[in-house]
Amino acid sequence: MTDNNSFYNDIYEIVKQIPRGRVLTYKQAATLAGYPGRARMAGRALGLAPAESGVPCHRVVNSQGRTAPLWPEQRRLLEAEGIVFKKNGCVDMTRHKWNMDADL
DNA sequence: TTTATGACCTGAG
DNA sequence: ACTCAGGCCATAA
Repeated sequence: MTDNNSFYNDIYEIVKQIPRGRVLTYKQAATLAGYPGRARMAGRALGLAPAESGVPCHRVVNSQGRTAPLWPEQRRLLEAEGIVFKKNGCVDMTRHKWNMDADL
């Protein structure tokens, strides 16, 4: 048993700490978890993350603020959380992008 | 080992 | 806005 599970564990911990009405990018999540450059793995980890884990994976989007192309339900979940979508279908990152230090 | 794929990122056309 | 190409890392065949 190796420690590669720590990666998923850390990603989940970071995402779980995202306040309601806030979003984070895959790259940021991976970086904050301590694994810069693993944005792709962050997406895989969240994709495999079951709802029972208490991980609000829907609060994680790509750099463009765009929702997952293979996960149309994410947009509905974000709207339910109070997230505002721009007219082009992207999340307003300048308004919802989460800052750990600011912790608004 | 090499290829192919992916809830990614960035840049160019 | 859209598509394509190159880069990045992990997993599956």
